[in-house]
Amino acid sequence: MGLKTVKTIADIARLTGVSKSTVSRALNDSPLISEETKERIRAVAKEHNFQINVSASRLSLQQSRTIAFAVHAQKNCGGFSLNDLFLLELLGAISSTLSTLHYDLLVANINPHDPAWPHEYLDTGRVDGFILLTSTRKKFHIGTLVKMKAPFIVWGTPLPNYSYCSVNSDNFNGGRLATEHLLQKGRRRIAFMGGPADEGETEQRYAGYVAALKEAGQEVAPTLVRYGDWTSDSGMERMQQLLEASPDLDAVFANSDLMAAGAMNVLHARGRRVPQDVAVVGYDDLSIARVNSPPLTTISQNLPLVGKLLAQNLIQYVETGVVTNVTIPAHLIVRESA
Amino acid sequence: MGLKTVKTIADIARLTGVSKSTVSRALNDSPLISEETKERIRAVAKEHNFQINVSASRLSLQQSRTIAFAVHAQKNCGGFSLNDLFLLELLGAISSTLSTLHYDLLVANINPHDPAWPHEYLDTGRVDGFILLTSTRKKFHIGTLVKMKAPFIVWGTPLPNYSYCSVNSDNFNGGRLATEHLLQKGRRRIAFMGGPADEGETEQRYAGYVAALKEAGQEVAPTLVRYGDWTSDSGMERMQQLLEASPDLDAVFANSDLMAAGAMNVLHARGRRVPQDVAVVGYDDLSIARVNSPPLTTISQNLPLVGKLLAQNLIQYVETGVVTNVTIPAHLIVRESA
DNA sequence: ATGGTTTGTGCAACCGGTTGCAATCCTCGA
DNA sequence: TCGAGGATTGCAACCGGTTGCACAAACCAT
Repeated sequence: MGLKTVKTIADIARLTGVSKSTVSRALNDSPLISEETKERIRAVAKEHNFQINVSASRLSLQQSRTIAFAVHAQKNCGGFSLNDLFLLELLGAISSTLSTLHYDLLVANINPHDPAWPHEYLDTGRVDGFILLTSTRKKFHIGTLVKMKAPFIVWGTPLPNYSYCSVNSDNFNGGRLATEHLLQKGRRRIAFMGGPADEGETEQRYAGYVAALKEAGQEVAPTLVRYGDWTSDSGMERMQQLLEASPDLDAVFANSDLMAAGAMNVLHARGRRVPQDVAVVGYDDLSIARVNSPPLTTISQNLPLVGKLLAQNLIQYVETGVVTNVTIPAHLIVRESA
Repeated sequence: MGLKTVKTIADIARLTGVSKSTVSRALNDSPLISEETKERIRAVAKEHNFQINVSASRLSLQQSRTIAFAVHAQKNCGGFSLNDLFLLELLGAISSTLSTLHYDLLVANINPHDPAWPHEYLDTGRVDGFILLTSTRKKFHIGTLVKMKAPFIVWGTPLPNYSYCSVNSDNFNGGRLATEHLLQKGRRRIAFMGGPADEGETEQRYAGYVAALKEAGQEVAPTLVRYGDWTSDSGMERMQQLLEASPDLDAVFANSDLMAAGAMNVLHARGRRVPQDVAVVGYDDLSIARVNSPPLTTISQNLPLVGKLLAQNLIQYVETGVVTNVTIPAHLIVRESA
């Protein structure tokens, strides 16, 4: 006990009276080695609680068994991207899935304006692939990654004309579910508070919103539609604009929980009760949704599943080259805000 | 352009007409090499945008230049620890500080009940040290880490009788600032909603609460004190208990923003207005604090600074063995809830 | 001209696993 | 009794940097 003198497979080999190769094979459960020799070697290894040196192993194997989660710092002192909570919840699922698959998770702090960032991770052998959700300059990054044949997977609607792995949620249905729920609650002046207008997610949710309205025989009113950038600040601004443009609105479908929270803040400040006067539906089902006042009705994207798929499918691609594009269902979570 | 054929320092050596050693030294800016040779080698390296193989380098150097951020999955499907948001905000700062120092950040998903987890990261040469904020079984982990002489730093009040690096916030002052603010607002029935009663943070904040009340000539009422576990759920439960025990309370000092959010929820549900009827002060200044309704008055711990110090001081310890214990100031952020 | 420094570079071993190929031992059938 | 073929294991090269030490060239003073 104490300082270990047994550190390498050569030590184990000496103790067991076999060669390095045999130890290496035994620990990797190679069929070449007899069961009884394996047992003996494993026993000695356990006894000295031997841990393999991953640097050496990675060098030999020419792979890192490490995945990078790409994030980019924001202007405001070392923070994360605007996704914040969203990102964290995903990170948890990704992390545990990867560890199940014996991969490590690296947090890669990238500079979104430097197209060469993947080199620093890939060419150095640090990681075997990337997971990204970066909404900032998404197309740009995807383009460069495809060009340099880097293995990666992205959260979000896949871009046309590119082939790469992705995990996407059923945004059209999400938009429809939210809108249908509001209609069913008797709302007739339902505002759409979208994410950035040019992002696929926003477009699809808007399409779902429109479809639900049409089905209910309603018109789409331009004064009830505004686009923001997912943040609570933009939620506040858009809510003010919506109230000015349409003082009679009785519901809001916000494209993110953060925007919904901002919107509710403004509504409270203006003396509108939620949900009595204005019903609010969010999107994402972040952990804060339950904590809002009132608790937020929202569209759940099953983040644990998303994280798991991101990890699994990326690794599948790294190891076999299979490109997957999956779409996961959206669910309505009814709480008190609508 | 395209497939790189220049991958190793041996390739660079060949192209430059020197030996591997010279290339290695040149790229590491060794004083042994003449300035002009360095220039030539660097030029060739840039031209072929050569990237060093970190596995090989780490194997040779016997160090990983990687730090593990220890987190543990929760019962609920792949989630993170209860700190959630808190953790994320810290992570951003840690990540960018580490990358400045040329260290990588690994997310280590640990099993809080397995005392051997550090071996898997340390003895394998995966990482050079750990950062932990784990409140779950903190003493246990710290004990085992100290015992195995693992390099680590922890967020929180250092345990007595152990020597290790830590970054702590001025909880006493935080507790006092919060309480003084409420007193100054004319509140006289101020409840204390603490974290777990046996944690240093909670004790110190409580001491600050008591000190402020004493200075104001007030008594400490046991019916106004309850302890939870930092989560919003516990915030809701404790709030209910407090309202039952002391229906006349006019303020709550919650030890976390999450608890404060839960408390506000209950207050709204019971028809108490915040801040008119009951003022609420939180703790942490998470990004959600601004988004709450009403925006939460809280104690800020300057998380970016905390993250930076955690990273810097751990590396300093790893490289030089210097043990630091720093305390950072607490600030009151006044918003609308109190 | 000669011996002692610097200064700059190369050789080769080493970090700790992995793996193609050769070598050894057994078993079994003819 | 002898060789073919299968089961095990060892040898040695290799992955790609790093570094102690030897060595050669240039510089200096005597």
